[in-house]
Amino acid sequence: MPDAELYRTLPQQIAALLRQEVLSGKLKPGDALREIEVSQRFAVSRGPIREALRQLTQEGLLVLEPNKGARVAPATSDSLRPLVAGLRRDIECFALGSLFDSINLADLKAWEAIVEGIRGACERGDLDALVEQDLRFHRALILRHGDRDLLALWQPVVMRMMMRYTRFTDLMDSWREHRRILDAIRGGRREGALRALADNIR
Amino acid sequence: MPDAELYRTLPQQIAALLRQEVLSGKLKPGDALREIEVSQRFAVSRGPIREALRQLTQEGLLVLEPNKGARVAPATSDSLRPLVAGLRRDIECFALGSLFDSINLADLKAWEAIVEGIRGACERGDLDALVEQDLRFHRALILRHGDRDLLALWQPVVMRMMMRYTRFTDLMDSWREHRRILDAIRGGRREGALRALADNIR
DNA sequence: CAATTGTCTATTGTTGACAATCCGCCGCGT
DNA sequence: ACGCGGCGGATTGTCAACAATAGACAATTG
Repeated sequence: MPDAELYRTLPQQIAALLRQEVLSGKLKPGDALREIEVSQRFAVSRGPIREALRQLTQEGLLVLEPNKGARVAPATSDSLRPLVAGLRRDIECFALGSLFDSINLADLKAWEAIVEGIRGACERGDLDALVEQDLRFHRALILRHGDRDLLALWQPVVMRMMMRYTRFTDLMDSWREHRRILDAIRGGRREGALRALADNIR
Repeated sequence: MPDAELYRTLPQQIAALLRQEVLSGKLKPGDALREIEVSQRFAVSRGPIREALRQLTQEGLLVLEPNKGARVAPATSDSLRPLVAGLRRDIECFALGSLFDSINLADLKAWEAIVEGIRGACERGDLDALVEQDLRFHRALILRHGDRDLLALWQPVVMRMMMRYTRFTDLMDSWREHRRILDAIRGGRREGALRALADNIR
């Protein structure tokens, strides 16, 4: 299990599960998440649940109103989307650019596995899995850079894009785009990789 | 008291006080914030404190290690600063650009008051107050835009810049820069205002 | 003597009970 | 019929007790 460090605590594990349900559309914008219900579902008390809900609120997946609880956030408005995409491009290209020269075979192998996962999800037409693998690919990039701050800045931005994952008419396009990024990296073509990455974020 | 909506709950109030202490340097990077100590200081139990500490962690002011508690975060690394400044410029210029045509006299009056506050802080050489007023000015801009997401994206970014507020050799420069922004807005000079705002963020 | 294991203490993590708040609903008066 | 004030259930906010964990330091073993 990779990224294990990110799911050490109970609230983090719960947040991860809920996050997936929001991103997959199992929970729709406006749906209420009542602390007691969620706590019973995961068989823990309300404390860790509150923490998880607040975490997801910071990420932009939920909206929290004092004394009224949490709801799934409405999708980011269309008017903000270009801004958000631009921010994400800036962050990810910065990350890739600054770690490019230190990429090693282990990195390539890990990314290769994820891209294969993306291909599998595309072929099966499994949108949920695709969202998850897509996220994994880009998160791996950010984590590889290693700066705590970079991850923290990236997270709210990318979540706001992932809530509407409806860009592809042909799912396989997603695989092709990531394939192209990885091939450029492997070939040592810095500018090509950055361009492919930027093209993937829109 | 403006922005009252932001300080409705106990954890938010506590977070606001701690935030100021971190930004003012009263709490230095590496300092530990123990839940019991903080809770005794504010005469509440650990629950709200935990929430406040996690909020500030999301903002980037604290670092939280599982089972080890919270510490004041080290300042954002120099290598990230240009990226962070760029992100902040993008967000704030987007906000100003899209609300520019709907600015009214009440807005101008409110900003005028803040800029006067900045001048006062500069003249007194009161760096803490300057940081607070500077933040207020830019937050007012974001809040005026009104989009929940925009505020959430902006917050972690700006906090990471404010932790090192050492750009001015002459404090009065800060006042002059904000004066210039406001004057351009008042004069209806859209491009001038955007340029002045961008120049202020670096 | 070095390495390992055990124990102790400080601190965070979790829980269930209790208090405060919000919101729909009902009865009241007009 | 219509507005309005307050009652009641549902839900979140807060608290204090208890459990789990990490780190330090002493005891034990080879």
